[in-house]
Amino acid sequence: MAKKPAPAGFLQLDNQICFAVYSAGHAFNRVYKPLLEKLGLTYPQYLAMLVLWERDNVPVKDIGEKLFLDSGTLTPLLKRLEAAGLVKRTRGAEDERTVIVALTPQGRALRDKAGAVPQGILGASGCTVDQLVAMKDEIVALRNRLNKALGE
Amino acid sequence: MAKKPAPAGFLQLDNQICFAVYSAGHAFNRVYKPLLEKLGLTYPQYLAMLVLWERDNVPVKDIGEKLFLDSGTLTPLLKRLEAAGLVKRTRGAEDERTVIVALTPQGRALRDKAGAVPQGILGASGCTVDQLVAMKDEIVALRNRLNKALGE
DNA sequence: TCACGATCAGTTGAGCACAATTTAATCGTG
DNA sequence: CACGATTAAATTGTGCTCAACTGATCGTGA
Repeated sequence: MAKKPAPAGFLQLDNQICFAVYSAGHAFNRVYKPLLEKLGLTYPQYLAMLVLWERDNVPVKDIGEKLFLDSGTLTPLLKRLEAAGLVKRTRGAEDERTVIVALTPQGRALRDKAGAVPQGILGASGCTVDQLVAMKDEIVALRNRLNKALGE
Repeated sequence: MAKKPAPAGFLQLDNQICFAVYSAGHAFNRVYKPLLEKLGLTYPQYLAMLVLWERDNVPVKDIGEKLFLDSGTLTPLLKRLEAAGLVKRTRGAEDERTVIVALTPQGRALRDKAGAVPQGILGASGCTVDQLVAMKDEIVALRNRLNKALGE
């Protein structure tokens, strides 16, 4: 009604895209949980494994950049993966500040069992692959703009 | 190439809508943080306040249903809001199993200061309101399908 | 009536997330 | 070459999230 949009509506929960994203993230997590339990992984651990399945022998920092997580989150997470026998962490030879994360044979083998996971998610989403790809691209673009705004 | 889509591509991080949602949620959180610090709230606390600003004197269970959170998350969160003087928690009179959460005058007053928050998010998103509304509706629909799949 | 199952909040334990700080190694500039 | 700045990881503290469980209360049917 007024020239400037009334802030009242903006404060309504159901109008907020942030809450939509927040609650969708939790919903994904809950759908993933039973699928990942078969692999003995949590969702963030699964993400770290995805990074390693794409490229092995990665410094912690690179994993953090891919996943937007810092060492405070990754160090204990990777120690748990190491305790589970899926990865090995060793100091970098040429730069001893870094820690290189490498898959063990068991870690590499887990990839086969993980193949069924995305299929299960696809089914639960009730979407076609094309719809999901389109949404994903939009959300990634939004995320990148948010992260860019943070750096300014 | 094959008839059925190869699972290899599905296991790539950048192809996963779940990771897009997950990382966008973190990006939102990081954008919110400096805005909410002025109110002395975390993002989940802000969500609880949004619920209460819409309807006061709500049982914990109703807040949980709105936010998709359980008592294990809400009980300590609401205790912190109570310690901050923003809400009061009292056992329900007619049903003593419930705990009714009510705003204090300070909690009600905080709503005015919160008016600036959504504007800040809108700016950081780099989107028009219409674009955000469209995305929000899509994400909510996806979330609801995921939650429905969980209940089956 | 009262016994039993359902419901609501709270508690505990494990794991994730980030801010702030620490430690160690490396880099860059004088 | 030395020394301050930077970088990588780890650590600590606070808070969120869920699963599993507890305890109290409620409602209903035998």
